[in-house]
Amino acid sequence: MSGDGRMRRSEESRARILASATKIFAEKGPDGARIDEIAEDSGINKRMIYTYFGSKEDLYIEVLRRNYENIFNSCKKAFHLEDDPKVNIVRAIREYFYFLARNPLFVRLTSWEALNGGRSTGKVLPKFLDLIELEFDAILKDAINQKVIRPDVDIHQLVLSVQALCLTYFNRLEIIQPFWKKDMLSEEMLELRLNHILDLLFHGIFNRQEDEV
Amino acid sequence: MSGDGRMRRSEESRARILASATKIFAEKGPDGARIDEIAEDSGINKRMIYTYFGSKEDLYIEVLRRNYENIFNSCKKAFHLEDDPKVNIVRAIREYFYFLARNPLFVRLTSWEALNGGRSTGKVLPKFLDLIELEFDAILKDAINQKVIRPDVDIHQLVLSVQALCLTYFNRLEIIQPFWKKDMLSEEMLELRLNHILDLLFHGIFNRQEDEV
Amino acid sequence: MSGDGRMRRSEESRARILASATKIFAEKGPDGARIDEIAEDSGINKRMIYTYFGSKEDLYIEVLRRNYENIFNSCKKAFHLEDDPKVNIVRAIREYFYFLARNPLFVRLTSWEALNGGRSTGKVLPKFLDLIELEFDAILKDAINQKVIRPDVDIHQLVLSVQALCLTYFNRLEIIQPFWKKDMLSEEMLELRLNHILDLLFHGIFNRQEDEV
Amino acid sequence: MSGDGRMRRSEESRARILASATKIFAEKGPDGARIDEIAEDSGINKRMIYTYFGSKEDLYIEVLRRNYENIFNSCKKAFHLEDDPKVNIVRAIREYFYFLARNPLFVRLTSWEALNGGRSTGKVLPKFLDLIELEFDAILKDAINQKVIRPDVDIHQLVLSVQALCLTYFNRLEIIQPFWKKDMLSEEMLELRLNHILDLLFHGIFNRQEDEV
DNA sequence: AATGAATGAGCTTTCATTCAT
DNA sequence: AATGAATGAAAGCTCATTCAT
Repeated sequence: MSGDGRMRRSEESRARILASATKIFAEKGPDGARIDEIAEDSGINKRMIYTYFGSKEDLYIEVLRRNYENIFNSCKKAFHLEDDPKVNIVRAIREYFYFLARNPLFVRLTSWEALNGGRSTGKVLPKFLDLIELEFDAILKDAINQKVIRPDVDIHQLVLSVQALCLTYFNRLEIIQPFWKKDMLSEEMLELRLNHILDLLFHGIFNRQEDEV
Repeated sequence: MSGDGRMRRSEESRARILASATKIFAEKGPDGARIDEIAEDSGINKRMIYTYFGSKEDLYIEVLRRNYENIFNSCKKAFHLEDDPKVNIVRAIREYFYFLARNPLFVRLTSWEALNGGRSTGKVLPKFLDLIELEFDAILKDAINQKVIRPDVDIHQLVLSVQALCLTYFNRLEIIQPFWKKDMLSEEMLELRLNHILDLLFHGIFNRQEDEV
Repeated sequence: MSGDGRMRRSEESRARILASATKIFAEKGPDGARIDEIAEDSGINKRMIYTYFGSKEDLYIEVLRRNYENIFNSCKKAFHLEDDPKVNIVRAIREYFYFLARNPLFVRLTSWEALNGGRSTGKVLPKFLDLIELEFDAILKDAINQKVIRPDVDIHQLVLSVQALCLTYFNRLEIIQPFWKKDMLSEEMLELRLNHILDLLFHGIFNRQEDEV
Repeated sequence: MSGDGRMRRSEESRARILASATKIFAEKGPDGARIDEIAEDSGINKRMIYTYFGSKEDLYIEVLRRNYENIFNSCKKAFHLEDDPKVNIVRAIREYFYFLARNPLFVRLTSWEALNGGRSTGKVLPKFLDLIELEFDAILKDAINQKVIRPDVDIHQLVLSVQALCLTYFNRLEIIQPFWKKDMLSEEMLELRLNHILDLLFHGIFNRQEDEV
């Protein structure tokens, strides 16, 4: 037990650096972030960042890796096929939507990456990239096979649409919030958005009558 | 006419700077962009950028302003109410979608802004901000009034959803493209995406039978 | 003429930087030299060093290149074959010896390079490297052909020996000086050393009698 | 005997550090050498270097001291006056030449010192500095007294010349080697160089006939 | 005696900005 | 109006050195 003292401390330092780095990279992006700020925020000497992670770029990549791993682990538990495709879809989307709600840093990190053309993401984590997409894929395919979803729906497009409907809510949040009355992250509003998404997805917006004409 | 020579030349320089700045700010973002690169790309002396625009920040804001103005002018012509709300909606979305397709730089600029919390956008252009939202608003409200759209649909959410379904296609393009087979910007694929969006929006994804159960 | 003002100033800055860099690199070596010191010594902003020369390494290489060029130009004039090989040899060695005496910075630069295995020299100037050696080569070969020098003398070895006898005097100067009584760089002492070298080279140290036994 | 365990281990650590330090200081010079590299190379914790040697500078000085001591001990055995001054000189030079051949690290260390103006050498080891010079001195003086060497030869110059002829071969080795055909450190080539030196030293390069004219 | 973790000073390099012509 | 030269502040990164166990 005694020998662990140092190692645990080292691990703690790494963790503190990563936590601060995640926060600041998410906030300012890979270019806007400053190593000095990460050092100060984590309370750990700047030099150690280089000892542990090599360079700013490498630190950024490690931050990305960890975050993707987190989703991966979260999703593994969440997505599993059951009998009823409808239930599956609802649960998967709910899971995804609330994961984003709980992980705003992750949302921002992927957005910076999207703007940088997946520059860093691509380097280390091509496998994770479409993880969620793949899960959705499976679930939706199952739904089509069981004829719950119309067969003429393109799955690729649909997965992208689900992502869009969920992600954009959090992406544009800072911009839209001033124009909306209520706190967009409140339990009530989140549930409202999720229901809107599910409703739109399942039934569309047309009036049945109109639709039937 | 001779006096205009200078002015015209000066105007041309401003225009060249703005063109390069738009390109590079869109590409690298406000932090990643370098004044030197803009100067070199525009072929105009770095010093003139400061003469004309004052500072990097101010140049960036001017770039944003011009771009929003462009949309504004584009949209003024495009969005107009007609008798049939359905036709209205389809045309508005099509207009919006293809505007994004034609203006990838604008798409990226707004994305950087979104990540920066609209910090620069907000300063100078609060009026433009929700222009499109307002137009959609009007069109959709009209559709609700004419009972084409179900009355229980929340308009705010719906406008956001339409934006999401259109924007995300272009936002994630660089990341998704490698996984899709065809060129996502080809006429064919664009039309496919647009149809998917309209289909999803109007009818949802459920099978009618299933739906009716 | 008016347009030259700026260029001339720029050229002057480059020259001032190079002069300081030569001095400081010669003094401290490529590792010990500090860019700050070069900037301060030349009175030119540190930033300009990077504008003009790119990096510390590149500046160092440029310093080497210029110095080799200088010898090259000096030597072109000095070394030329005449009828009498003996006169040729004496003049060439005298020229070389006094060139070293006049260019202590060059002597040091080549010494740093020797210790670094010709690291930087090799990169850019393989052609200059053996310039002097080649000149000596020609002169000595001529002397052998004309039977002034014993035919069993190895030219490669001989050239190296001439270099050694001249160079070492300046290389070890700082170390030996305290132990010698007179200023080793005085005209008198230089001439003494040169005569010793020539004497040694031509006649060796043995007494004739002894030699003849 | 048990108490020695620690001390012996401690001595071994010191020795390992010194060995690595000698190697790396010789290779990179006092400025280029890195404490981290010495620690890694010796396999001993960086902290111990400070415990044992105080500072980088002090370690460097200690490295120098040990190396000079080594020569001192080597030379004590090698240089001893015999009856025949000629034999003495040849043996002394041979001894010195092969000592340099066997101790390339020492050659380099003294070269760094030469370039640094003997700054560290001078501090701690003024006594050793001219050890070899003194030995040569004695031997050569003896030769002059016994009229083996011409009386007009300046001993100081001569000692320097012997050093020059031997040292430069090893100093310039890395630079010249590419231009020579054979391995300059092979037994054959070493012997060739040594013979050249002795031959030059004793007889000079002139043809006897020519010489006598 | 030995070691992993930590640090502050200082180095090379970059950037937005201004000067002088 | 236009431009090459110059600059100070700050960024990323490295090094010799010390702390704490």
